[in-house]
Amino acid sequence: MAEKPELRPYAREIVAIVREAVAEVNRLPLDEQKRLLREKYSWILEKLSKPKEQEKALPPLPGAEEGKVVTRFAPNPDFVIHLGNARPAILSYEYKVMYKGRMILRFEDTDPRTKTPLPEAYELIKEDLEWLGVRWDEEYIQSLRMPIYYQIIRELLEKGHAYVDDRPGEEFRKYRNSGKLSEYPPRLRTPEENLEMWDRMLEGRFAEGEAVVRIKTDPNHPDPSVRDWVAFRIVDTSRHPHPLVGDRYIVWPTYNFAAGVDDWLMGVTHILRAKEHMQNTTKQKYVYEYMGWKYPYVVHFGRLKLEGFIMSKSVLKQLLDQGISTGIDDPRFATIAGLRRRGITAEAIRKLILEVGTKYTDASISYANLAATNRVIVDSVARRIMAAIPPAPVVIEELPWEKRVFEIPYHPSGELGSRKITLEGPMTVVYVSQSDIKLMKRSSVIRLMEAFNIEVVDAKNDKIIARFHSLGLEEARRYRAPIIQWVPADAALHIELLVPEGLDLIQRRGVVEQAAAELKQGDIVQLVRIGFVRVDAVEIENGSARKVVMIFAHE
RNA sequence: GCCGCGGUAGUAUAGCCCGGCCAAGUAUGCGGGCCUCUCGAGCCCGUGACCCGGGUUCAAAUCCCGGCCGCGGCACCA
Repeated sequence: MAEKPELRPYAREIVAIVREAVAEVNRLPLDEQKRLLREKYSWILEKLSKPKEQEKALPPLPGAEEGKVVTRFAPNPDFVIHLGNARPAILSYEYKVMYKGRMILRFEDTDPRTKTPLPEAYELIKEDLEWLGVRWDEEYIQSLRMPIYYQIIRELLEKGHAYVDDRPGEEFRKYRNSGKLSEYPPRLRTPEENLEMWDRMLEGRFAEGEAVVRIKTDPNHPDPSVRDWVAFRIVDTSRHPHPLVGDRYIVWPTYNFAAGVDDWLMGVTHILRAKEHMQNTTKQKYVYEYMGWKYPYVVHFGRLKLEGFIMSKSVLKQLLDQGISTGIDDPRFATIAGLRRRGITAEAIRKLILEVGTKYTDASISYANLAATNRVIVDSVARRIMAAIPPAPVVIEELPWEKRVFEIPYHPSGELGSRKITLEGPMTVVYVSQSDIKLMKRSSVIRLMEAFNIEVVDAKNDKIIARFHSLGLEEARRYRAPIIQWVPADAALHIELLVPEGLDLIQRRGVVEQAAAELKQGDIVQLVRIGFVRVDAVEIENGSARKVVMIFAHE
């Protein structure tokens, strides 16, 4: 009916007919229905059976034209970026690619006092972005653009759209909240007076807190915070030096001013940002109006929360300062560096961000969800390695060989090569997981994965005694033998597995097969029957590996 | 409190603008089966949602009103 509006007047009659038809069809037996469908309307079946897979695509950007889209990611370099920041970063990048446009990276470091930039954060953020696969075309740092902001505000002061306010904040608020803002004395100053005061601000005649520059807005705007908002304030940089420009400037633009001005000057067409910036759009639009600029399209989205993780920068900093964490890349953190360190891939993060998209409501993702996405990516490329954590020795007797070499593939697909494990006879010792001991007590026959079957002889004491049973997998199946991973005792490496759990970092010790010595930091492997882990460090002693430190990612 | 914005399965998301192809799709989770020398992966089957109440309409997840719940903002932070 959407397609044939001319039928609408007959809707009532048609509905009656349709009801009757449906009832009639429903009275037929299911088989009869199917038969009729096949005979007369096979095209419907075809349509139904067609697989409808479609790559999850981002919704189109309003007003976007190919080749003309400019997005930006504008982090504050007071800390590294976390999963929440990855959202605007990745979306800005994806849209830039989608529309073959440009992306700008802009460091917003205009508050040396309360959000003092971290000197190393500029580089660390770029490294994180690069790791995420985000590529930008231009790069700016706001603290290096101060003359530009000064120039624009001068113009606004000249035109009477801004004024210097040298009164205490309480007094301003008194006027603002009583609906008398239009009578606020500083607001009534002439442009000449304002320019003179502005120069005095620049000269350092006002101390911190003694003067600000306000943008004139609707003095009775329903949102009080919008009314004559602050564009510049004074920061005593002799006490709070800026890591990049030291004490060169004492008059600093606020976020709303600097970001608003830059978006225009840099040609940004589309701003993708979280909803806490909603009111900022309203504020910034005044500057745009006064300057005759066109405000970019804005897409606001909700917060992205990773359940069980701390996303707040200030809390993360606190944990860092208290020495509770191991660094900015602590695997318990949802910082990009932290997620990377515990074995989450950039591809998984990207997929997650695209899945969440640009929806306005908050999204709360569980780690299980992120892990599931990661698992699929990592599964086909992660080597399988055996470890016993914590280890329990098993003595195996009656081995029918003096020496036997087992070649074990690194991946069930056989595509990741293999390693060799040598076992001597007639007696040897292997480590198995302590948790598998109870398995051995229950089942008489056990298969050592990819090797041979053993039969438990004595399991009364801590030390399990077993003997060779058979070689083939078929026998193992016949005896319904559990298949477990194992590590030869004479070629075992120490392993320390760090398992992040909430705010705890649980340390588990065990042994891992010799093959782990060849791993490099950053490798993601699967410890068989334990889960996917990332190699954090391979500790070398006298030229050979002694211990491997791994961080648990997920099952 | 005041401004603004939202509510689709356990979670996330599609559909909402432009009412009917929606007895609501997809992913993940969960349950079951197959396969596999891992408790992983893969394949198959199943499970499960339109916040509530009114209204408009032949027809409402979609439009309107009210309620409830949630979120954001209310800085000389970004």
